[in-house]
Order: sequence, then structure tokens, then C-alpha cells
Amino acid sequence: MAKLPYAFYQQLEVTQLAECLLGKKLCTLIDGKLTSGIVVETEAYRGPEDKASHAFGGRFTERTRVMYEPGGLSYVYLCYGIHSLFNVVTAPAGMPHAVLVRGLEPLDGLDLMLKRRNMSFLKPNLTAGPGALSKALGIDRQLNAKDLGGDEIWIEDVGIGYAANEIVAGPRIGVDYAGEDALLPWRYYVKGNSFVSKPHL
DNA sequence: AACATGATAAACT
DNA sequence: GTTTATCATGTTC
Repeated sequence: MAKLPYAFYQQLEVTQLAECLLGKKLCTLIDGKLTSGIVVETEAYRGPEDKASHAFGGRFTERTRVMYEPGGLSYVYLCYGIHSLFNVVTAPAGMPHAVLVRGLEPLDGLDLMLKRRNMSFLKPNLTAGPGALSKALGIDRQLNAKDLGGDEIWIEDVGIGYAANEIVAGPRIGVDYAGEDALLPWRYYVKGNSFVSKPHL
């Protein structure tokens, strides 16, 4: 396997990095069981200057602490009391940028993913949406602040690269509270892929 | 009190 | 079939 190098996570342009994550393979190894999928949808959160970011204005709390670490760690937090959302911490130390993974195309461990989701057959919403994919891969807050070069959760380059005309940028989802920042086109997804969380074209 | 969601049910076409 | 409403649930500030 070819795990992504730390240098990849530490580039400063978080929007560009979010776009580059499309086509990468996100894997978890939990209780000896491998599950994985290809990333088909991401959102960039630009730390201090982005109202939609948990670290807006340089906010530093117990929850956001990990976002200030050097890129290459996981950031998993609980949303609406129910869903674990998985982010990649990016940029050099002290810069709290992150990328939310919103959609995956299932690859390894399909049976286990179905079981975790209480589903009996594959349909797109198995891993379309940040809460859904986290549940399918067994991601919860146990996996917060993990090294993405480790052996519990990691990201591999499997040589998939989408052409520029297959990638669509649009406004982020569920961040209306962020005012004008909600309109920024920092959501990236693969055109026509059925594991993208929201509107299909 | 607010929150980076998902499942379901009910009311439409 | 599709859109719209409602709720579950718990941590953070």
C-alpha cells in the first residue's frame, strides 16, 4: 500500500488539498477487520478565517485542539448527538485547517459495512454523507486525533486521479449559519458518482 | 442554545 | 415518485 506522506497533508492551500483527496482510498482496520472506500466528496474548512469552521477566529478548545496539530491526523467529532464526522487535519502546526470527508465509494469489507449500517444490500446511501460513511467504516470518537500514517485509520494513494472536468465545486452543505462564508465553493465532488451525499446531476 | 446529519413519515405531484 | 416536516440524541460553549 501507498499511504499518503505527511508532506501531502501539510500543504497550506486547504481547498486544493480537499480537491486532491478525491480518488484517494480511506481505510480503517478495527478489530482486525479492514473496511475502505474511495473518497468522492470533500469540503474544505479554512481555520481562522472561515465562519463555518470550528476553529473560526482562532478558537482553541478541548475539541478543536487537534486541528492545530500538524496535518496528517484525524479529527472526529460528534454532530447532533448522533453522528461521528470524520475530518483530515491539514496544514503545518498552528494552522487549524481541515477537510471533511462527505462521500465514499465502498471498496473493502462490504459485508461488515452493511452490518454496521443495518442494511442487507448495497445502496448508495451506505456511505453517502459524512455520518453515514463514518458509521460504515466504524469511525467514532475513539479514532479522534489518530495519526493517519498509523494502522487503525489511514489514507492511501491508489493511483486514481479524476480529470478536472469530472470534479465539481459548489457551496458546502449544512453551514447556513456561517452567513456569507456558507456560499464559498469549497465543496468538491465527483460528477455523476452515486455516493456523493446530496444533489445528483 | 446551537450544532459541518440521517431516517422516517406524511403530504403532495 | 418526490418534496417537506419532524425527531432522535449528546457534546460544546
